[in-house]
Amino acid sequence: MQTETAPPVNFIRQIVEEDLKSGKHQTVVTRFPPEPNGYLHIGHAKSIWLNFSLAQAFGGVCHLRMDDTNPLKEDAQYVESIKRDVQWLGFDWGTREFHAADYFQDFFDCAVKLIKLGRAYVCDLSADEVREYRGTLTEPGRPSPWRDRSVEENLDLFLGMRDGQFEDGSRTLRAKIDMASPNINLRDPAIYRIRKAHHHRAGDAWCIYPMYDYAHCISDSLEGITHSICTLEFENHRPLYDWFLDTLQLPVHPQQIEFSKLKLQYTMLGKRKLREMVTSGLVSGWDDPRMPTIAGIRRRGYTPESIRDLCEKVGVTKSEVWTELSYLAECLRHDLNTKAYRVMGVLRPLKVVLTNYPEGQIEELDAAYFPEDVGLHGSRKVPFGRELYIEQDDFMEDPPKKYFRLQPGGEVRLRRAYIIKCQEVIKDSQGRVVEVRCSYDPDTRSGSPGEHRKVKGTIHWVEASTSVPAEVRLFEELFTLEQPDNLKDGDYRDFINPNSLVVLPDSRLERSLAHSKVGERFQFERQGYFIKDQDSTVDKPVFNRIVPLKDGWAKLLQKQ
RNA sequence: UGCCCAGUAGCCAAGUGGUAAGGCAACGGUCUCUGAAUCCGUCAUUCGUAGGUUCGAUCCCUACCUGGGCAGCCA
Repeated sequence: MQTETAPPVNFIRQIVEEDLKSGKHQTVVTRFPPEPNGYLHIGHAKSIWLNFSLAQAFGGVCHLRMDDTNPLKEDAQYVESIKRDVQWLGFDWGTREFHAADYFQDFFDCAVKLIKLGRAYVCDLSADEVREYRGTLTEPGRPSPWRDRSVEENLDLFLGMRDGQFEDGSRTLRAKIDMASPNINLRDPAIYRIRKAHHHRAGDAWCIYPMYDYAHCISDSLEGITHSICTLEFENHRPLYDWFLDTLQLPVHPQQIEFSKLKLQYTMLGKRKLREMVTSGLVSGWDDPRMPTIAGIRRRGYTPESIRDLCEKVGVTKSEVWTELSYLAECLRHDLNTKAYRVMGVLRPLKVVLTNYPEGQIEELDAAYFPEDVGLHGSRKVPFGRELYIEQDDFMEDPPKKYFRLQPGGEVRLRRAYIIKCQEVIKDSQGRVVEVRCSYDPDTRSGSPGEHRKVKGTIHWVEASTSVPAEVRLFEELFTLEQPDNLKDGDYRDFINPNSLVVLPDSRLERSLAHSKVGERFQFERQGYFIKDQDSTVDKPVFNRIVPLKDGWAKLLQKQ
């Protein structure tokens, strides 16, 4: 059992703590600001977790803000999926749902102020020309020929931009900062562009739209954000963030803090590629259980608790790191161990006939849903009879050393039932084992006085006639590349794991699973954790493997 | 090549001037009617490298190396 421990320290938490202690802030207000232009993935989950749990930890609040300042890329359909995903992760923004689009008038007013201050100007350069004037990483930029227009002219032109007098791309409003700055973000960045486009929220009210750097800091300020947490790639934007707020002299000046995003080995998180994988049919959709999207991992059966646990365990730093998948798997098993009913399911069935068991007889055996150490109770009856299925892997005609499952002449315990002994092996014309004939020892039934007779191995099974035919889907990582996002040259499609999806169409599950519900999670004993998938029908349930159990035998084999 | 950031074990990660927490993985053992879980143990003479400051440096300074970010009218 794990005891509650104090939340781990991290540098952001320390900053917040100090700000509270010093009186800089009385409370904490954070925000999660997704752009509604796609589906959230596990990388976003860390940001969600960080912002919400940080606020929570100090009795503050976290806003959900749609960062929707680009009408060309965003769509209302994503707003709903984002909200659903955040909720699923277990976080609640209450009434604090905001949209940058609702601040368009504020952004505009601030821009006018900037112009009046002489800190912004309308520039007539084309996009290509702006690029030329900007200079390079090593050479300073040159001032735009329009940089020194009068305040009056700028105001007039900017109003003209707003009123739709100019074509898309013909002019921009730019901040007047420093064309020679070694930080390219400060070389008179554009703050407004002309886009005669319909906005999913603001409709056709505007034909000029603000840029991220400009809109984001003002949004934060308007909402009274105390700590504006973002990922590392915005580090070079922080001077700009501060410049806008300082220059505009806004009363609230949040502190931008950057952290490194969550990256998992063998997992692709690039938005463009994820979209490509969906549209090209490489995966079945945004919610394909192999996808790292929140929708995908939800369908895969991952629990929100385990995702939060992972975020907490890997911590918050500025070092760019690739987390091993085993870490995630461990979080999953740790969570599921205390939640999932233990049941029996045979993935790859092999028929077993008990030659000395009465034909037509079915016994109902008691089967607890949890092992003792989990501390949870409840049980069901499992039918036992003359014909059973066991796992193909649990029988070997010519086993290696230390194999203690079923083998010719050998004994094994059927979990929660009897000890059986293999008497005969039946093969087809190709020499494959198709049936095993065994005798059972009637004195050894679990729960009876004879249960204490020991044999080396215990295997799982289902009774043939009452078992439920099912499809089971096994998943592995989608890519064979440890860092698929880092692929420099070459096509990521060349590194698809051929075993990322294995469908087992003829699995057999114990009777009790016939009445399970979509979304219910179970441990199929000795195999792993599974969730009932939405593709299930009345006749044929479909189960997704969430994560396998650790396999000490496989490890042993590897060493040999 | 300019600026910014990071570099503590196989993977994460604390420590930030007084002599290297913790987790994952691995390994050994315990237990077991799940080869799971549990439980117990082992696992950095050393913190990217080289200098310097100091009685003392993972921590401060300098240089270098490695990795990442930045030249959208994307976010």
